[in-house]
Amino acid sequence: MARTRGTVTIRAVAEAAQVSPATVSRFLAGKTVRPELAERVRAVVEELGFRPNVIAQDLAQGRTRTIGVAVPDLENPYFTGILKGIGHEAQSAGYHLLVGDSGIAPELDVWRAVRQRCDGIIICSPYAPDEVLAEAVARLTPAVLVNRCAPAVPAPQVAVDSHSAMLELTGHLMNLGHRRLAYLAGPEQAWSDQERRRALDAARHFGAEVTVVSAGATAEDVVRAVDEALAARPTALLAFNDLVAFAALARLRELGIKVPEDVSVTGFDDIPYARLAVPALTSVRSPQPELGTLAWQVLSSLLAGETPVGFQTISAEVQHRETVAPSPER
Amino acid sequence: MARTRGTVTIRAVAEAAQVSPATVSRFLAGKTVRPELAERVRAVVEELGFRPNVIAQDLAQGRTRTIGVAVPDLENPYFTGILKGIGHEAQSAGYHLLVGDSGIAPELDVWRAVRQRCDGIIICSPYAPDEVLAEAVARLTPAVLVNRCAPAVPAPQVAVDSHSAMLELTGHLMNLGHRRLAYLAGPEQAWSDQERRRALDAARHFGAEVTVVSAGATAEDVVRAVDEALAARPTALLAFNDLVAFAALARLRELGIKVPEDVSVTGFDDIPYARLAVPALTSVRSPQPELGTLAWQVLSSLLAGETPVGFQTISAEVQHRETVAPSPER
DNA sequence: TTGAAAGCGCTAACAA
DNA sequence: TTGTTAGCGCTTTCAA
Repeated sequence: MARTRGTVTIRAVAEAAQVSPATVSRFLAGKTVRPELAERVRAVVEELGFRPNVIAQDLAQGRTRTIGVAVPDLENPYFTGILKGIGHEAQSAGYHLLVGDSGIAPELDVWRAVRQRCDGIIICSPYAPDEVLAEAVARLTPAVLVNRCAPAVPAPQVAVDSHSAMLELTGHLMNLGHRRLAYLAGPEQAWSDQERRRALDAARHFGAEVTVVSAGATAEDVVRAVDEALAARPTALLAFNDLVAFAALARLRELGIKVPEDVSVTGFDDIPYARLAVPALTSVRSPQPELGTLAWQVLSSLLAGETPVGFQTISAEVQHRETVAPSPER
Repeated sequence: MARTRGTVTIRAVAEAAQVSPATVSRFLAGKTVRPELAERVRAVVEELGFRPNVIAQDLAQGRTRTIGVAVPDLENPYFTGILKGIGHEAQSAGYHLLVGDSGIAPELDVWRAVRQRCDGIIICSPYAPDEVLAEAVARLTPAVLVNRCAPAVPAPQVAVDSHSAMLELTGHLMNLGHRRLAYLAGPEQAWSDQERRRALDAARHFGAEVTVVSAGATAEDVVRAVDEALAARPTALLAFNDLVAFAALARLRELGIKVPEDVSVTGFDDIPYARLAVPALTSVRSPQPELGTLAWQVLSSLLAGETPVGFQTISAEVQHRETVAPSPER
């Protein structure tokens, strides 16, 4: 059955040091071992270059010290920002990161596969319907959800408060005299999009006239969306995220519409290029690493057998830059 | 010893189906089992909701179906692009991705820790000295190196051919009449930077006057580097990568220097924003996902016991855009 | 403090 | 084709 010939096992160490495997195990675990024995073991471990087989440890201990993270797209800086935050915390705590890209295989399969090899999972799934999520998550515990708010799902959730940020953004625009706003919307299923819409609904109560246009997924979709939005003669364009905003800016330039003189534009997420662009894009800083950190903390407390708060948000800050100016109609 | 009470094991299934555990194992592995038994097992598996414990499988089979990837920074789109490529291939092949961010803990510790829990590792380490790498990698096999060319390191290596791309770029500039070039250099230890410098050396043979200035790591460093480079009155600025290029563009704008009329600028990597920027940045498409794919293929053949080619490159293409124009001195 | 022994849950050689 | 048996390499109870 020797699949791993030549491997130095704990038994080999025990024999060479003339102690029992249990003693070696204890020594390695930092438990009290008589100094002479400890020294013998230490010497043999070094001489033989022994490295414990962590898979065997995992099996024996019923835990893996690994946590899984499922993201929809590894190439999207938004999710890798979250990953960074999780990774930082997890690695400091001696945990490893098993990553699944659910853009590749069916989301549920990815979740299950990832979850099998770790102690808990953090799920970023902006689009899966609540019911699907609820049923899946039940078999995945301990699990933490990122950027969702679905009370029906039996798992703690952490999210960025995009609603407040959007309120602040629209409030600011209205103070600058903007009355006709157009929203280049993201995917309807996304909770984060719903939150932004809610904020726009609020703005309506304060006299804003809001046009909502779906921005779709591709640059061409955005072009179409911008053209459609312009029909309502808005003085400000609010984009679902920075990428949509940039595509919109490109279209406005083509049309000879000046930003911010003729129309103001805002993004969301504050990706790195936002402040490098010309004009620099007014956006909302969405602190992905902090979100990841929070997600880890919640999962961590779950692993410790505690019962963390069911839903937590972190706030996002508006970054005022050059694409917003007073309304030309003021 | 029951650390996992209530778990449905293969033995429980075997008893309920009145067969041996081996039969259940075979059934699950898709080996031939008499139809009646197979059906009984299938039914029980479903009824009990049995899920094999993959950790136990890993131990018994001496493999994990997981590969490790170590990157210097999970938030850097360059590396996550590679990660995407690896993840895509690996997941399709039924492998999982264990990710280590070596920016967090000592690089060697991260490598070791990651390698312990998987069948092989892909290492992205632009800065570690060859000797360090060589020694470390020896204990990490099977391992594959990304974007390095270090013949002394006992592991296959894959890289983007930035040398050829840089040759093409400088050749193009010279054809446009540029003679005084300035290179805003990246980290000297990085092989990719050395490759770019080699190309510039070649350009010298063809009559180029090349100033090399270290661009450092921060935006302020770049400002200083640009100012220093301008002292040589270059007509073209070649940046180590797009981020440096954007920072340089910002500085040139501040100084009232027009791009591309007064000076041409090029980037490297072709990050998404490069083509959205105004003016759109001439850059070099560095296909990270393809690089990741190649890295996986090499590791995969290593896992299969084959001996892959020691060093492979993929080519990068110059993307001609708006920041390059004929030299004003032509 | 130490060692013997019994697991952790699964796979695979072997014999039937 | 099937069951028996012996691992995979480590941890942990238990008794000494």
